[in-house]
Amino acid sequence: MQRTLSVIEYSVDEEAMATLSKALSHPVRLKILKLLDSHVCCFTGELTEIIPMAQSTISQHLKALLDAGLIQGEIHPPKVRYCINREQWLKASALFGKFFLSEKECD
Amino acid sequence: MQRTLSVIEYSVDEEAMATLSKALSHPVRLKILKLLDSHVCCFTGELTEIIPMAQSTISQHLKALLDAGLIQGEIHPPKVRYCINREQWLKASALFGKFFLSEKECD
DNA sequence: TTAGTTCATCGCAAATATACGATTAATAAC
DNA sequence: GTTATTAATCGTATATTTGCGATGAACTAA
Repeated sequence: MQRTLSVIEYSVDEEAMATLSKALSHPVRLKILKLLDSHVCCFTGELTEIIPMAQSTISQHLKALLDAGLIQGEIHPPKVRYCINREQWLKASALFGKFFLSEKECD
Repeated sequence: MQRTLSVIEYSVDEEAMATLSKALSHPVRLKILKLLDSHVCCFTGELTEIIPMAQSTISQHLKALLDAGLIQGEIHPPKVRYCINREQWLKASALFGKFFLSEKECD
């Protein structure tokens, strides 16, 4: 969609946080993350039982979370076990935390 | 796009955080928020000078941030001064903070 | 009233996201 | 080998997002 001639410059943090936010911008992905975080389940099959969506759709959302680095998958054929990627989780937490540290009041 | 017969239930927090995340999912909106937060500028006109995008596009992004409640606008004809909505800012901060509080490790 | 300023909104085009069923790939069990 | 299981990917339809220029609305200044 980029149609401006001058390409807009964003900071590394802006790009990273936008990418993370996009991954977090769908309620089902938040639900999946919470399920993985609370350890209620880890295998894809359990997710498809809990969440009333087509298996392909769940898989697509898992891929989105994978691409954002928020989760990681371990293959235990023929199943795949997904877990929170704790390293990226902490990075994300730090990024959002830093972002919301207010600087001033608006007068 | 909702095509499942059984409508999926989400918690209030999941809905709220997804909405907030969507508002934060574009780098230019993050840049705008940071500018407003750091008080570098507050009037729309200043944003359109700093950010090389069409005025209508900036206005559209401001509306997205308004709709998410993250900013508020004061009319000073013919200008409009935008500020961070501190109340919603704190709520958002708390929501993300809570979300990223890890519960367990994945073994 | 007329012109100027500022910003929102409209209308459109293109890109991206979302959801599904069907298919494919990989592996285990036989 | 064949079959069953699990999950990823493909193809497609629809919805949403993003961007722009043009226009409109609201107000000021002359």
